[in-house]
Amino acid sequence: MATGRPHRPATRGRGIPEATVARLPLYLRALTALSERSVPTVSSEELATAAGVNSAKLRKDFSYLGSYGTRGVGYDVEYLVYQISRELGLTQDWPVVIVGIGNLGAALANYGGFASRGFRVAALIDADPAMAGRPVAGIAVQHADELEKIIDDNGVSIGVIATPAGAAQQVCERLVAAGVTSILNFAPTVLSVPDGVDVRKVDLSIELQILAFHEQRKAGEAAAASELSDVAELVTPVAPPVAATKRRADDGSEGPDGLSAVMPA
Amino acid sequence: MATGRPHRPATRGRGIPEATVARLPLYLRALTALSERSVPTVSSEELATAAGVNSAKLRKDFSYLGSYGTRGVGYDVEYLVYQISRELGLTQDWPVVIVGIGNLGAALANYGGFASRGFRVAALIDADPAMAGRPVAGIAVQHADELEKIIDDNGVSIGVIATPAGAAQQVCERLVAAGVTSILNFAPTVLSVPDGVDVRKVDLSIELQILAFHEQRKAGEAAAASELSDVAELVTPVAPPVAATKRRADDGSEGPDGLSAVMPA
DNA sequence: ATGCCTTTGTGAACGCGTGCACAAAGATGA
DNA sequence: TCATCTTTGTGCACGCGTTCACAAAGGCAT
Repeated sequence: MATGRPHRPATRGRGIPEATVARLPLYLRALTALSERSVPTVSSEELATAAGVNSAKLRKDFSYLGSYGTRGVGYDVEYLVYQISRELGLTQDWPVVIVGIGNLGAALANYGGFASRGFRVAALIDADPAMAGRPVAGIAVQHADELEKIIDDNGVSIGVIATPAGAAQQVCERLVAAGVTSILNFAPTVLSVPDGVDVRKVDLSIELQILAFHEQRKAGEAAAASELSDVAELVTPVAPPVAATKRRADDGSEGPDGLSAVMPA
Repeated sequence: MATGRPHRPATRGRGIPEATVARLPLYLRALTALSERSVPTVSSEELATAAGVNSAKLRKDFSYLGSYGTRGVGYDVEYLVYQISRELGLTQDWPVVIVGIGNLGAALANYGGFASRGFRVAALIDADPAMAGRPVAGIAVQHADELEKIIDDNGVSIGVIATPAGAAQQVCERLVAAGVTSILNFAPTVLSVPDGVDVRKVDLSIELQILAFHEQRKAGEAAAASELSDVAELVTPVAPPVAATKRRADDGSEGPDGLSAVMPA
């Protein structure tokens, strides 16, 4: 989700809904696996199972791309792989720069999934002069001073930010000023960018916190159910499980106004 | 988004919508920053800006938690930090195991964001015997044989999968069998889990592909606009930019049925 | 050629999420 | 104490996304 844009309708350009676009890579991956096993055709039901979605949703998604199926038979795997690839823009080469070659940046540089679908790591950039020249994943790290030149020389339009949070906004601005119009942000910060620039963020901490919420809820529900022996509670939980919110683990880390338990990130 | 569940209504438990839960960590981060600067109160407008969301949305989100604001003044920062922390379950300790200590797993182990909000890395687990005993981020890697024992001993309910795609489902099943009920999956695979287990996935490749789609669209629109000199096209794009879909880069890699351009991952 | 059977493609309904706009609430100063 | 001003909390409407259910379409066997 891009930040700092005044909210355009989700379905833009032709008319492919954003939610559908987000699922196309999923279908593509499943189709690629089928293609490797030389499976010629696949039904919406089979493919949907492989991709982990509803078959009706899959068919509707594909209907936005056009009518690529054959009724009574299914979809031609190879043809669909090509159509989705083309729709996603994967039939062309996308040079990408990774900024911030710490643990995460190095992991990203080594990640095979980058190179496999038209994405090419054009450069690794770090602000630490000691990193300059050091090879990571077979590519020599370049100093941040070179950022603008690298982007210009390679025609880079996609940048990956893997710096500490404090440096992210500044790096972002330099990337944008140099011509980058899509940013994948791993730093735990809200980036503000001008209109026309897309930002997607990957935030490990947020994902964990969402899991913790559900985990707490599950623990609370289970405790409430076992304590009250009220089975109906499980089906339609009405009252909040007050006394059961802090079950599990030993806890004890929650003060009266409990602020000590929360540490600034 | 969990996979393999028959789709429960998005707002569960008490009544906090899933979309709101996903934003709470964002608010919490912004509030923590304010707290460090000793800011006593904050208005919905200010906080919304800091978190990168609409102020009305923020107020509605908070209204699900209760009425924690003061009209005419705003929200008490410290109090709100505590309330959100409690709601997310961050006032308790969450032991976490990371399975698969490759580049990514090591990066996650070193990531400060894990430890900072009640998440404690209880163990690092890898299937490679050569890794066993090696310290990563100050913690000795343990062999996968110990997985069940580790989870049981530490009361782990959250697992992070950072293995190659091929091993992910098997690891997932062992985690679930051992008692893990929340999984953060970094492997590019669809995990199937029994009901009651939450799965969230982080997929670098998918994020990049979504960016590529928008990037291609932008390039196509820009090319169409400059070719046709039709400015209105930019404001409300009506007709698909047919001749401009494959602009940018040199292309030429697209055959008649263009299958060669797509490489299996 | 014809009827059957499978699977696609989509119209329609429903529910969630978002944003507007305003009334209620409380602080603050005279 | 009372008026004013700021900011919250929310009713309402709208649009996107999901799902159901079915008609249209095409292969295949007889």
